Amino acid sequence: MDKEMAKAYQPSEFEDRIYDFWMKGNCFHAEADPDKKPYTIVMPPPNITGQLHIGHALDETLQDILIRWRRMSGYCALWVPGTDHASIATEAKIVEAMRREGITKEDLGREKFLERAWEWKREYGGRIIKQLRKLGVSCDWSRERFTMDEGCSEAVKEVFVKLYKDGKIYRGNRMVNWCPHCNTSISDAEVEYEEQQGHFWHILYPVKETGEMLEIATTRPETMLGDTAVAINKDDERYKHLHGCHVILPLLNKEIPIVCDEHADMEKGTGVVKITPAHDPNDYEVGQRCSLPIVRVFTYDGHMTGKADVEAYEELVKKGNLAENEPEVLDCGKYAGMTTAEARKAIVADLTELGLLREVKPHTHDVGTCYRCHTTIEPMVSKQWFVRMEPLAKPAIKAVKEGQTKFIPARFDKVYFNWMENIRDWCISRQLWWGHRIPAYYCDECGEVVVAKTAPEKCPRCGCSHLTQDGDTLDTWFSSALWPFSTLGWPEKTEDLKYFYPTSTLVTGYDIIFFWVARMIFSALEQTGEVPFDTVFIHGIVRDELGRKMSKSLGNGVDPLEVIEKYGADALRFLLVTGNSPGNDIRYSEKRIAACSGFANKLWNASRYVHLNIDGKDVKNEIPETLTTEDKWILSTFNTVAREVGENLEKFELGIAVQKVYEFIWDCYCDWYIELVKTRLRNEDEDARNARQVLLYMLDQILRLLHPFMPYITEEIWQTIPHEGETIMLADYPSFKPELDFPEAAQEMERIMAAIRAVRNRRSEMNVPPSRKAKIYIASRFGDTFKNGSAFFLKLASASEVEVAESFDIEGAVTIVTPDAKLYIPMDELVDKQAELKRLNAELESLTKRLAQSEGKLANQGFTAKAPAAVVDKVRAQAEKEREQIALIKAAIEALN
RNA sequence: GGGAGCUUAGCUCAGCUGGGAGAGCAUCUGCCUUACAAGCAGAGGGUCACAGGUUCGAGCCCUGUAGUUCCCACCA
Repeated sequence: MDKEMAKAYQPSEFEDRIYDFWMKGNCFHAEADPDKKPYTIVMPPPNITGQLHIGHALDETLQDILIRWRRMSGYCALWVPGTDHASIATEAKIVEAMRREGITKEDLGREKFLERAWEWKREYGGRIIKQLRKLGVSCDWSRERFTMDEGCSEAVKEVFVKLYKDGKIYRGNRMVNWCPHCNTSISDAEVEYEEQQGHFWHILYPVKETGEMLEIATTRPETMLGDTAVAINKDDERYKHLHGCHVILPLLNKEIPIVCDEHADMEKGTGVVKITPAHDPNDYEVGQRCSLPIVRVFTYDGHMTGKADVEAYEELVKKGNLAENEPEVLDCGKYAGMTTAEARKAIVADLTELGLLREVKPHTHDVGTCYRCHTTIEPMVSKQWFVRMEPLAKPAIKAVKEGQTKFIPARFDKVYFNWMENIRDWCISRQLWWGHRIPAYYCDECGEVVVAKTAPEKCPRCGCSHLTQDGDTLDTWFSSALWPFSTLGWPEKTEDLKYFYPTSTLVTGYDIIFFWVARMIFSALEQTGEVPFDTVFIHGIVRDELGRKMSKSLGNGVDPLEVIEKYGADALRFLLVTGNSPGNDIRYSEKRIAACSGFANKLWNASRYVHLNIDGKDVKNEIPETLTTEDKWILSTFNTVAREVGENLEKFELGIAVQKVYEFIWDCYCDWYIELVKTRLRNEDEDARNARQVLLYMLDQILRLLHPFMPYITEEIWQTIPHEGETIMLADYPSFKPELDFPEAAQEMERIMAAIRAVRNRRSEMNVPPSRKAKIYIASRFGDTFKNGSAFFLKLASASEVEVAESFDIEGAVTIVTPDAKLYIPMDELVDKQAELKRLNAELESLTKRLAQSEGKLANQGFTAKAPAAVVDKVRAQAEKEREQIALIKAAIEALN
């Protein structure tokens, strides 16, 4: 044989070697092949900042199983890998590293900063890729992409310019989520809400016209400096007399109007709301409706505005560069320069002193935080670029409604629809340097805006040559949204694009449906006119042993690399698919991974046993012409399993598929078939040769069936047995073969197996050790079956001798009744007559109960008339068997009496 | 305030279109049977959360209740 197998299963001994072997053989590479059907997956690109975590392991494992299965099933299977530049995360990492050196971004300047970032990317960007390989992923590394590589950048520019020309991208002052820590705007999807303990401050605003005090509740008193109105509901009887009146804003002594707006809810609080259009999304809307001025009182880095900010604003006014909705800026005077938190304290103290703070109540509420740094988000009016979502969302909703893209499990389409149907314009500009720079250029002279893929030489309006590119970059997800087609060459009409696109399956977690899946769908429809993939296969997250989310702060994360080191990648992969169904979370546990590795060990040892029997014997890996009952049984059973596994994989039921493979290998092949043929294998005759061939052939088939799930061990073993082809990963995947379907033989074998189990069961109950052999008499109408199978009773049922006949008249024996036979074991000294009677009566009782059930069904006209014929027949046969068994047991009881 | 999931053996979970409840781990019993003691052969253990309904038949479908987890939502 090719190689010796080591004595024990040691995955670390061969996993890396096998991966190298595949890489050298170029086994992962896919080229468009017109003779095959394409099957394409694009890998969700991990962040270059990332370290491999268990979530990646799950995601990649599922993809690899699908890809390997399709590849073996004759598809041209392409899996495109790559990484994401992750603008905020990466920039934050680099800034942090610089901080430790005492440098800021500004010290370095944009160009130098980007040099540093690329250097960082070169150094660390490949780390996650190396880690991915440990899992055995079979992606086409020759096509590895990066969201900021040339092609992707080209696609980004192309899309931006197109959308802009179509009016689907615009720039303007809008309310955005501002992270004062990251110093950038973020999109709605990037805001995470966290429950926080806060307060309601009830503040009194004096009414100018009447002198009365209006009580107003707020959770953010520091915003009051930016109030430009207070709102009441026009139907509120309490305040009808105040329509058209004003309040004097405390601390600033500024007169602001009382306006009527539906936002003021009569049922809530006092029914009066302060309006801060610059710093609250609702108030911004009110401000728009009531044409209120927008007054900004926070700086973009989380402080109160002061003189300098006002001057900057006045500069804009002087230049005439005021855009629509440009907020005014207030000099906050004594509060200027304070952080917002300091300002809150100071303002509350001042209000208290003035007697204008009526009361303070504790209040818990959800506060928006930045998904990266969890800093509280400040809503701010700011000039940003936006994607107009309405025209993009509509076709994206329609496509999924029509089933052009399906979610697995289907319930996730509700999540998708809910988001898409309520979507607001997408803020895509980020005040960051690491990322795709926005391809917009502004004329320094006349302010003209030019959006183009390359920098214009001169201003198309005034002809001057002083143009400056927009300093902002795009949301990372803008480029990832194009991933399924940008990686295949788009906007070029490449052969790859034609052949592999639209892709087949997208595998991802439910946590990024909004961030990524939805955006890929509308981007693809808009840019390519097609959905990007036909199925979205959603999985859950991996939790710890106690069901908690794995997190750095809890320190409960499981490092997949450590698991691989200890148990092997195959065991980890196996754990991640076993006992799991689509869309559900998985719990990691040490015990479970040990069980998975135990399975690998079992297979390893079974293979060693096969070697023991074939090595040096020139055994062919093919099915012999003459087959025994047990050969036919194992072949036929495998045939059925192969068909079912294929069906399950087709339906993305990976957990069910792997369960069936496991059961077949362990229970059918190892525990039964190998044991059944052991006796034959001792010989050197024709029959023994045949057994060896089936043993080998089945091992080959088992390895193939298991390969997508456990690629390393299957390849390692496969290489040691006679085989055709270079690698198992390119061998044919087992499927149903009509010529290997032997239902009768399989049934015969099942009869024998049932009888053997029954004997073992009885002996075990009676505590008879296997070493103590005894003669077995078998009475059955399937006499031939049992005669042929009598050797199995010698080997597996501790029989010293087997006699088969239609019936026996034996006294004082242990009696065993199975659906197809009555067995006697004369072990006089062991037979406790009373115990035996007790057992038989118990059995009789349970059988009688079952028979009553069966007969009840058959007596029910509704059942016989309405149930499918096959079901009725089955019950009828059951009843028949039960009657037979009852008769046999009754006879046995009689014999004992 | 909406929406979704979950509730099945002591534990962790499967259970595909309705047709006699399963696995792994744990527990107990017996085995060193020449591939594997990381094993083999057996056993015990379940009112499928609860209450109704549809059906000849419900763990599975419908309605409601309870507990639990998650997602979405601008509520001062």
